[in-house]
Amino acid sequence: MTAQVVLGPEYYGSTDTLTIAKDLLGKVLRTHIDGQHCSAMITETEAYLAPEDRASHAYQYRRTTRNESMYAIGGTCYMYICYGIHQMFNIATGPVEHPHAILIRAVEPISGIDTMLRRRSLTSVKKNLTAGPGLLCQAMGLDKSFDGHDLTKGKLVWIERRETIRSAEIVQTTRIGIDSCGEAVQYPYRFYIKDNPWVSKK
DNA sequence: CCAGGGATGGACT
DNA sequence: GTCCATCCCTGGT
Repeated sequence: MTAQVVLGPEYYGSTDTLTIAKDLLGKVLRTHIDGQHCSAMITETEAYLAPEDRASHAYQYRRTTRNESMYAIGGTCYMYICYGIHQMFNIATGPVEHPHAILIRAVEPISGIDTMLRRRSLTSVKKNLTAGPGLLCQAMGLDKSFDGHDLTKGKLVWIERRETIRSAEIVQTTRIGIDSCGEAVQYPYRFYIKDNPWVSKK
């Protein structure tokens, strides 16, 4: 009997979202979409801690049909579109009505690389295959249709345990692309694996 | 109905 | 490193 590999409700159910965001580094994101299997190691994450966090779509419990998944139970996928073209993959954490979420910003390809290259219209493996929140969604086949998807079932899209990255190998710093969000700009809610090339920006 | 925002990406130097 | 094209979709009207 092996330990449960797919991260389940107990994992995402914690309200300590910063700890989850940090712990997700080194985990494996898997997608089985359109008959294609892809996997990649998570290398970069950001936490969004509403209601207090001005950078979050759920700041002060702002609630719309778009961000409804942020209020869903931990382990629910929150997808939205940025700049009209880029898909963003987030994971809700904590109990229902607790609008915390984690944005997956970059991954390192492991398997299904031919499929990723085709989806990205690339011919060789380089950083712009999956090192960026919009890029990894395109490579892994993720789009808005997965908004609300349950990541704890091991179906279509899920995350698996793997190695734990030691704290000494993790960089904690400020988030990207939230310049007009007041003092939230300086909150150290971004995590990435030190010296890993598959990071969106140093 | 439509104005405007948006948690980027890539092209170029 | 800097610059800026992109355009769907939300949400307020």
